[in-house]
This record gives sequence, structure tokens and C-alpha cells, in this order.
Amino acid sequence: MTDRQQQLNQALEAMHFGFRAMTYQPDRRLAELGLSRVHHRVLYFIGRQPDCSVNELLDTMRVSKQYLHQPLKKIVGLGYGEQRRDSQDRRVRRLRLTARGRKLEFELSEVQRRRFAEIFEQVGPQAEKHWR
Amino acid sequence: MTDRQQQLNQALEAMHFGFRAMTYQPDRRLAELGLSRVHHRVLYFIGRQPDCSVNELLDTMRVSKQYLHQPLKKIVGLGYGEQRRDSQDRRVRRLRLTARGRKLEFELSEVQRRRFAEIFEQVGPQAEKHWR
DNA sequence: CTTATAATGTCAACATCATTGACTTATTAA
DNA sequence: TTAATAAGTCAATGATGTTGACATTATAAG
Repeated sequence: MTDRQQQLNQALEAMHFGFRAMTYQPDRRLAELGLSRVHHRVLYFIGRQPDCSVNELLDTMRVSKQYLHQPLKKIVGLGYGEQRRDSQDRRVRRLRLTARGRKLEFELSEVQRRRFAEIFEQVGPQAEKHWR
Repeated sequence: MTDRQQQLNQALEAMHFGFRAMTYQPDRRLAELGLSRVHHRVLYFIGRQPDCSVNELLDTMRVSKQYLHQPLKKIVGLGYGEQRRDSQDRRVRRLRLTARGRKLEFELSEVQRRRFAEIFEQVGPQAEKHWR
């Protein structure tokens, strides 16, 4: 079996194990804070789309508003995010992360970026080898 | 932002979207057959560990035997897998895929291998670029 | 001004996925 | 003979996420 085929099989294996390598550390950190994966997802998507409305966030995350509601409330309640009324249309709430929220989001995502970087650095040279 | 950082961010994004790109086609195919993701997982792990016992499969998959039970029964019932008593210890059932089961497992996994290969071929040259 | 529509918040019921507990049967080991 | 192991199965529970229904507030349309 070629190195490349082995890489693909390793990726398949990681997938069938639910990418535990990616989520283990962040999940533990979140649990320490009384949060869970959905809170990370909310932090992540608000971070990517600052000043988005609640509806825009729902579209992006593809979850129901009823499901988003509690986690979002908690995130705002704990000071990781904040809501402001839109100045044009006061029905709309604009969402953003606080400095505290950005810090936590970065901390969680950085672990995952490092894991991916490790994988990519393994894959890189072998992919290169196979083109020659 | 460097290409490498963009790659890492794309990987993060894929993760927060639940790797839909990887699972969409297999999920559709499984649904056609009246199966779901857990059946694919069972096929995958039996395929990797032919003649494993039920307990070994449970250890590998890290699920409860009660949860494994129905999907495994269905897979055997539909002729994708078969169970034989171990000749040494007749309490133990050895599991393996049938030709039919191997064919289905390959069909499902091959789609996912192709997706990973696309990603790795994107990542490869950029990883290489950054080492220089 | 009044009525319809849109954005958000919230309660309750439900569906799905996966676990634990309890028990049974068949087989092996002590 | 008795204890322990491998596997099968029913029922209850928990975790995660959905849909339905309705309230509140604000904007838009007549």
C-alpha cells in the first residue's frame, strides 16, 4: 500500500472515530466552564460574522432558533457575547463577541488548528512525493 | 493571511459544519438501502477487523452492546455480514463481511477517500511551500 | 390609524441517538 | 456443581436537536 493510500485510510479512521483528536481538549475546557460544544459553535460563528443578526446566525449554523436560544442566552449572560439593537431596525439584535469571548474562542480553536496543522504537515510531504 | 492559515481556517469551518462534505453522499446512499451511518460504521470496523468477536467490535467502536445489537442484526439479516461460532470457544461469534458487504463498504468509503484526496491535494503544495 | 408582517424570545411536546440496568441463554472454567 | 464469560434482548433514561404554538416588540402597508 502506498503512503498516500495509508494517509487516506488514516483520515477515514479519524472520521469513523468522530474526530475525537480534534474535540477532546476543547470539550474538556468547555466542561470546566460549564459549557459544551454548541457554545463553542456559537462563539465560532459569531466570531466569523460579527454584528450578525440572530436570524443570520441561525441560517449559518443551520439549527432551530429554539435550540440556539439557551446557549446564546448563556453566552451573553456570562459576558462572552453581547447583543445590541440595530439602529436602523430596532427589531433586529446584532451579535458580537466581547474581548473575553474572542479570547475564549481563540483558545478553543487554536488547539484544533494545531491538530490540523500536525495532520497537514504529515500529509504535505507525502502528497508532494506522489506528484513526482 | 497566509495560504496556510487559510487552509487551517477552512478545516475548522468544515469541522464546525460537521464534515457534511464527507458524509452527504454516503448518507444518501445508505438511506436508499434503508440503512444509516451506524451501519456504515459497523461495516467499516468489521471490514478492518475480519473475524473479530462481538466484544472486540464493541471495544473498537466504543458503543454499548445494546446499541450495536440492532444494526448488526440488520447487517447480517440483509446479507452484508455473517456470524460464525468460534471453533475453539463456541460462546464467541466471529464477524466478517460477505462479498456483498465488502462491496457496499468499499462503495461508501471510496466516496469519502476521494473527498479527502481532494483536500490533501489542495493542502499538499501549500504545506510544502511553507517549509521552504 | 389599524392591520399585517417580521425578528426575537419562550414553553412544551416530540424524535433520534446512544447509554445504563436488568435479565436470559449458551458455553466454558474452576 | 457452581461461577464466570459471550452474546442477545427488553425497558428506562439521558442527551441533543426538532417542530408547534404563542407572546412581544417593531416595522410596513393599507
